[in-house]
Amino acid sequence: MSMKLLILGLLLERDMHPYEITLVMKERTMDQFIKLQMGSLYYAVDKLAEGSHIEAVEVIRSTDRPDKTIYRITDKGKELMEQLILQQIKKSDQLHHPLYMALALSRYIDQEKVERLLEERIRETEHQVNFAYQVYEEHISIVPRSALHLMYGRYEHCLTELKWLKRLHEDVVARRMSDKGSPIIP
Amino acid sequence: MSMKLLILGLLLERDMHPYEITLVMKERTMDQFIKLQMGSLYYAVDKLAEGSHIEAVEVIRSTDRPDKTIYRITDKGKELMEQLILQQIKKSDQLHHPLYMALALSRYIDQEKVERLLEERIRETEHQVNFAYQVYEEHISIVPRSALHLMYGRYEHCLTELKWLKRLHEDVVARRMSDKGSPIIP
DNA sequence: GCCACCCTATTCAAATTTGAATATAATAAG
DNA sequence: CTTATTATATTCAAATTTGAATAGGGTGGC
Repeated sequence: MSMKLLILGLLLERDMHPYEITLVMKERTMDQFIKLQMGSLYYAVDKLAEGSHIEAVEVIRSTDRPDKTIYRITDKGKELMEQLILQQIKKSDQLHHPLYMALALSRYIDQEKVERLLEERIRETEHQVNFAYQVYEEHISIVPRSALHLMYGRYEHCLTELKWLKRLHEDVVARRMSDKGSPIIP
Repeated sequence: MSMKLLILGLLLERDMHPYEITLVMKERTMDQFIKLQMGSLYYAVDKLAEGSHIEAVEVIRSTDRPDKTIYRITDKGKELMEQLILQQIKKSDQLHHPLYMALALSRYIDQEKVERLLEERIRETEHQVNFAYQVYEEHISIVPRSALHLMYGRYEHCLTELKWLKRLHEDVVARRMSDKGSPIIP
């Protein structure tokens, strides 16, 4: 659903062909907020076209490349966009963090391995925190606040995650994951 | 994948039938960390059984109810579990927050509506923060630290989300979402 | 005493996502 | 000059998720 929303949002600015959408997404670091899978993108575009929420404006043919089909958002599409936005805000979809599950069970397996991987994750997350902050800073005077909130929010979420990972790592190193009784000290 | 991991983890403790797994999940508030969809659960159980990662121990037949098939984890299943845990820790899967997308586009639609919905979300998130903290506190002396980290982590993530939502709400109320140039003050 | 709703337990079709395959051009590196 | 990588553009089968259907039993309220 959020792929559809994204497509509608970008077509609002100007007409584009699917591949162009991916370029704009990367340019704006939107691929951090939504998983960019080409398959899903083309699928979503087809579905939107089927429902007349977008329509083909032009097909650029070329002998050596696949044809480019340029799409435009319709009025029906604009309505759908409003619906989707409101729907997404409404459903208080828990953050289903895939790591949570793995970590809960990690005490059953080789702690050395868990330790190494966690260290890797911590390093990666540190990079993400820095990158997210940089992206935020660079965009302060460029994008509207709505977009800026995403960037700052992403930074904060990453930071929260980093702190969490570090606490986990400490306990794995101390071989304490199976202990009971003591509270977490942040 | 995390559904498979969950099933293997619970079967490690004792043999169970699929429906029983859902009960244990709810009991332990695991349904907060992973989306509990009956369809996916039964699908994952079937796949695990196909790959001999789990096996049926017993089928309890009954005239008035569907049969219950009780499963047990195999040695192959234990190996898979280790693999899955390590794999999940490894892939630094960005948190793809569905709200991010919606919020980025919300400035195009009726701000009154966005305001109301955000207020609802804030209320809900406040409840979640409280609930998460309560769950954490109640489990301090009951569960191993690995599980406790999840609970405390969940609390912190919810709190981060709450602060973010409140800042968004402020800006929506002030009709500032389309403004540019000023930094986010946390 | 009956109506509405929740619990037990599973299945299924339809929607969606994943991951890889396809083909060619341009650019860079050695 | 040749080879490797990156960019252009889309498609597809297979895996997975979703959301609803099924179906009988128990329970609490009016």
